[in-house]
Amino acid sequence: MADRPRRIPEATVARLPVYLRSLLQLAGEKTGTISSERLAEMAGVNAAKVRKDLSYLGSYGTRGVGYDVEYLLFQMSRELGLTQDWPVVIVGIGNMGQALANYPGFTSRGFPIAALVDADASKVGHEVHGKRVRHIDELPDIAAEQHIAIGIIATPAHAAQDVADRLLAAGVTSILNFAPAVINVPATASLRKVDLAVELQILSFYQQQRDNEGDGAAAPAPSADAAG
Amino acid sequence: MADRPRRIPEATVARLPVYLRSLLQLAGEKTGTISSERLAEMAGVNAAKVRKDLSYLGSYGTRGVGYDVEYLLFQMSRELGLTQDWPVVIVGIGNMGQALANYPGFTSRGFPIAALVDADASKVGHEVHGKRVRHIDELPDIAAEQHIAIGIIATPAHAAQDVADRLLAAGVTSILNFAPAVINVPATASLRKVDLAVELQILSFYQQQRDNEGDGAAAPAPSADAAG
DNA sequence: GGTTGTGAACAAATTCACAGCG
DNA sequence: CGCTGTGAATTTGTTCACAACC
Repeated sequence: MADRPRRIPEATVARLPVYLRSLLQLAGEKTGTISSERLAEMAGVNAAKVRKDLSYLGSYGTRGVGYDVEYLLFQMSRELGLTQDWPVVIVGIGNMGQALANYPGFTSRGFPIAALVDADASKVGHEVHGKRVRHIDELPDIAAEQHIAIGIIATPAHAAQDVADRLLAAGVTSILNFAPAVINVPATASLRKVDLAVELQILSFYQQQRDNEGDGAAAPAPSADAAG
Repeated sequence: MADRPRRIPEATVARLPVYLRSLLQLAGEKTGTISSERLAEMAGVNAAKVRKDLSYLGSYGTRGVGYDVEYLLFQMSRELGLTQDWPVVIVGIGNMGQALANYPGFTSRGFPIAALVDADASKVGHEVHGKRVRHIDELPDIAAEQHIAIGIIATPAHAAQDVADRLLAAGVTSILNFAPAVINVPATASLRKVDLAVELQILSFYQQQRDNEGDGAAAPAPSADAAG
């Protein structure tokens, strides 16, 4: 009954996964419906934002009642593209790459780790989390065979752009970058970044502000998104 | 010469570390000055944004010339609070916690890993990256002795809020959360989050949009911040 | 009564465009 | 002339507040 051709704002898209996680918690319980107020509390935002965000998906709530958990879960999963699996390749099997490979949350949430690759010949052939590490030159074949849509870059900074270019050339158009480097991708691809040093430095800024309190009014606290 | 009492917008604070990294790359070279245009290219933003952002720090550029790399580097480090070290504690020594403990970028960038703690008695006493894992109950002592200002949460989701509360109680007011859970902190503390599942789901959304092309106009690509 | 859905008001962030100055 | 610094314009995101509806 809702009009389909809505354009969902980027800020809203970034919050949908947080709502989804809240709904999944609820799905186990017997709670059939949930109000925007309660969902807001679980997601750490305010109720008006929840309602506005959800309204971009369609009019899935019932006035005076709330949102049906199961139905909203379904609609949101569909909108996020989570009714299918998205196999990922992890590029760069160092500390971070190995930790990511061992992270159970990927597969269980619909992002199976289809392949691990590295440019270092000494790493190729080793097994990590039951998967054999393959050479990055095999990327085009791997991507095609495994239908990989998402690439995770966990290499040193200096290799990041080259890896991104190789991923794109292999047809991988969604990239999650853990390397502390700026990467350029065409507008036809998506790029998200997770940069630990950047996050710590942001915290450092506000921490310093607080340490220097007493010089006047208090500074506001930061919010998060980054990678969320 | 510049007025001091400026309030730096949150979006700007989040970009300063990226500029800083670009400037550090330059510092090795002989380039004495840099234009907003070139810095913008390195940081992956546009020149107007660079100039606006830098203007919040003060008028450190020279018209017709550009910005002195060393001087800007110094001012930016100072503003970000990077003229001092900020010891961090990592809470939760599972896959992710261990990978973070082994990440060399922390210490080298002024965030020495002062302590590792876990609630699991079987992990306490083990060494990771040359550091002994201690029990989380020791947090108050550890925080005080090591002057810890930043806590990194790398626990399972269900433990995250409790860990955050313990960190705050121990006087740690900056938190970086890797657990896939919403955490509440008072306005007197800072919280940043890094959520892998959220990032992947955002990529999934745009990937699906692209897969469904042909139904009309193309969708815009997402940007990143999340954690950078 | 209770809660959604949404225009309108507001705030934050981005971009434009050009004056100001080296 | 070239590049910064910044008001003004624009766009994006958030919050308010209330009509619409169950």
